[in-house]
Amino acid sequence: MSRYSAAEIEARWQEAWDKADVFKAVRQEGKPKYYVLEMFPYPSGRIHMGHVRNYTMGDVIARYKLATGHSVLHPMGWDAFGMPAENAAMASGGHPKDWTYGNIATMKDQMKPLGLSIDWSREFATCDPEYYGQQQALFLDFLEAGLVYRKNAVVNWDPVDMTVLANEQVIDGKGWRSGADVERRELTQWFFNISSMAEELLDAIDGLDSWPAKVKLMQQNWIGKSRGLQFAFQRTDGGEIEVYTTRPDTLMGASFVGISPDHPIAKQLEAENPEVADFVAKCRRGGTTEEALEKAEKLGLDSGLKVKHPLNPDWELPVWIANFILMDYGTGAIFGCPAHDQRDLDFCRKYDLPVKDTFFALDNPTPVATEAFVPPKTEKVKWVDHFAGLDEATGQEAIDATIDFAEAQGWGKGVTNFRLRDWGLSRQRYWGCPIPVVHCDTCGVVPEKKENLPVQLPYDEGNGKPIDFSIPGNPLDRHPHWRDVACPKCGAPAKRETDTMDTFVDSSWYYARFTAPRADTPTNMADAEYWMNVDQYIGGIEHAILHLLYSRFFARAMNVTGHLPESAREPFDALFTQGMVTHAIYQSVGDNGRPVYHYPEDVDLRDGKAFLKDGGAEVEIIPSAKMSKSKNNVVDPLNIISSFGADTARWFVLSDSPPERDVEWTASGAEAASKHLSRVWSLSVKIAETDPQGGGEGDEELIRATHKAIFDVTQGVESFGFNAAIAKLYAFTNLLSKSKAGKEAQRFAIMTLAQLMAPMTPHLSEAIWEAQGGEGMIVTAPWPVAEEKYLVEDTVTLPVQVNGKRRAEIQVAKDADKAEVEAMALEMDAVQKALDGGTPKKVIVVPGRIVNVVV
RNA sequence: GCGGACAUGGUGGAAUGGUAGACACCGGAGACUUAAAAUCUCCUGCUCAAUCGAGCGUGCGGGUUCGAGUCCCGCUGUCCGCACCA
Repeated sequence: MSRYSAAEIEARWQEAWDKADVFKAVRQEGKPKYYVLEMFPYPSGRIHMGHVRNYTMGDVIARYKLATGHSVLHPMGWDAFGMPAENAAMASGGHPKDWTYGNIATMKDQMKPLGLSIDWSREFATCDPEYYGQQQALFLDFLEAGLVYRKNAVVNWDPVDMTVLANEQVIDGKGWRSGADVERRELTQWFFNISSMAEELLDAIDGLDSWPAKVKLMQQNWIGKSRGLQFAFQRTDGGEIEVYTTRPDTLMGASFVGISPDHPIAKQLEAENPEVADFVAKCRRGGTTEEALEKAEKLGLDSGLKVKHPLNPDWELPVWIANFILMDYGTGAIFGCPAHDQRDLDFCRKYDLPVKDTFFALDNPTPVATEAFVPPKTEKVKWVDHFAGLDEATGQEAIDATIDFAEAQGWGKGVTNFRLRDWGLSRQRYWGCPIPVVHCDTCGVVPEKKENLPVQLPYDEGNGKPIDFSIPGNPLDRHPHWRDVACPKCGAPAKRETDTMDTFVDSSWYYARFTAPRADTPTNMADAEYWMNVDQYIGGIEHAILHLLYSRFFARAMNVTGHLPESAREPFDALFTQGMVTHAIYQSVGDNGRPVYHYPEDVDLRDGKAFLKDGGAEVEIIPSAKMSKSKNNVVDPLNIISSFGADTARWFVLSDSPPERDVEWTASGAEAASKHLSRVWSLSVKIAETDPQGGGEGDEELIRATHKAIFDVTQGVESFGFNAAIAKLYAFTNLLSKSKAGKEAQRFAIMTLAQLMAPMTPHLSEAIWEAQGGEGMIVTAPWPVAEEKYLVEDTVTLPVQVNGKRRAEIQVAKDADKAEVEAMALEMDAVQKALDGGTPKKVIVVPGRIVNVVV
């Protein structure tokens, strides 16, 4: 074969790998293991370029680790429960189960041609009863261990469809189907007690050395540990209101006490007072997201209640009900200090409440007007008549002093609080893992017996009657008989729980299940001991908080309940977050003034402009937009693979952009990748045909360059610098193609090149390896090692700067001493010219780096 | 609104505080060809000089340093997350 044919090569080597079963993960005691995992996909029906990029990155690591002598686990599965399946059933009939398994089959067929080094024997979907049955077993163990409990929580309620809505189904405060104003409503729901582990989850972040700093910071902020003061305001009508504040030092600036509309006192007033009832109802309009609550107009109502200031019983403060106070955080009640909190200030200005400064900047005693004075807690400020006797002190010092003061006087205590809330897992939906409990009139909430697991989802309504998914609400709830069971405890007729679990539960332990995917318990200890932890986890930055935090919680909970070893409490040793694949949008304006989006294949590109193939009208190019079906800018990986091959697609998604950043898909970029691979193949053919007798020149230089390439590419792969590694491979290929070295050196170079490219372009590399007479398959060949003696250079080129501006360069021996280098630098004509008669004040010589002459 | 990140030629991007623009795309010139495609060679930050060279230049404004794309402070813009999307 003289011309590069991706189709031929790729089919052939995929078959060879399958036959040799090279990607099967096998426990080999004594051999180092490596577990590489990419976040498993949701089976939407088609793979997209983002998947290709994600899995290719993982594949590079997996193949590299295989070549460096590891026993590698690289599995794949499907995050298969979730709303899209039910939405599809609503929109076009059919069953979520059929839709999901159909999509899985399609997507697997689409993934196979990529030639990923996956152990497919471990594949599972979270909607397999074998998987979710084990998840139910975990739930029961968590329940026994006190890690799951029930309490009330608010949900988005669509009053027209009479159904619970997900946040994404609430658009501008209205239900997506009905268009009705959404209300917040309370339901009794199941919760994981993640907050009981808040402290440990926070502390352990410090040990995550190979996680991105930004992710660690985001998790720290999310958990949100704070120390503040908790104390009670005495009500003038008797009773008290417990508040929590992180700024007790500003107590002298308090101008009101605020309570959440969901606070017990507000609820009591709501029952007694129609005005309060109206107001609270108004507050409950809109969605439940923090964003919606924060962005909503700040509303308040004077409850008519008064409280006494703890430091001065004659000083009375009004109690307001305010929509921006969250019942979930602290005690659901605060005191407002408008001078040092912008939200409180806006609120006080709106409702004409007093504003009192408690401290000023040291050099600026201007009273607060429209902007609250909120300096960092580490900045020293001047206090106005501070009760704890402070004059000049930082905010932090004042907070600590205030807590000590309150504790000494006995009216308040220092309290550590977390922003992290418990994880509500109940979902009023069909397509999820059933919660394995039974509600019995006499026994209450009773766990299902383990031998009765899995509690399976009913496929139809019995008697062949299909479930009607076009009706809003939970089909399990209205199923004619699925919920009717005997109480596992007393045997009396009882009702099954009809809520299913949040799909985050499914993805919180799949990494552990992959270590023993067919075990008849959630995990197998020996397998978990060997394969855990995940050495390298790869996925999108959008999972920085929820999925990763939930997984960290689950690993701990699984350890507590005996399903994972102590060493796996922190399940992901290293994390890498990759960017998205983007593509230009081609947009024009339609007759109705709305934008019209054109498919890339309907557009001709000329001179940086885009024209419609049909009619030739120019359309606007919007660069680098996230690929999205509705914008018609999705590039189908299958088209790329069928026209260029998998190796080209893999090579392209890794080149150009750093992996953590977005990559722009361009047709010309894909073509360039394809051309390069052809070039490498032709080069191999040329070298194979070279006469071994004919001598060459520059053998030494080529061998040096080869070792340098080994060094650079190895470093690139190890540090996730795939784009940099590929740039080095381009440079090395260019050098090799111009080399006049003898056959032996050239053969060494091309075989090494094939090995270095093998993690990215495994099929092409195998073909070259074979054509050059390599032993066995490249996939199992040991990774090349750069020899130190070829890496050191004898002389180096140093730039010479004068006052930080480059004026000349000098060639010096690698180990030349500083005085020598300094003298050489000063002798340079260009340096003398730049000095312009001035005398050097100082000469800085950084060995091997730079010379800087300061005048 | 809150939390986190990012910003470098026409484009994607490279650069342990040490020669900014590696590598690639686009574009230009040439070779090969009857011709085109493919392939190969060379040029390609901007401005002036039009060769030598000089000046400017990493979103904007300050600062630290012998030296800043890189570190610090303040802005602007874009992206991600905000607990029931996965």
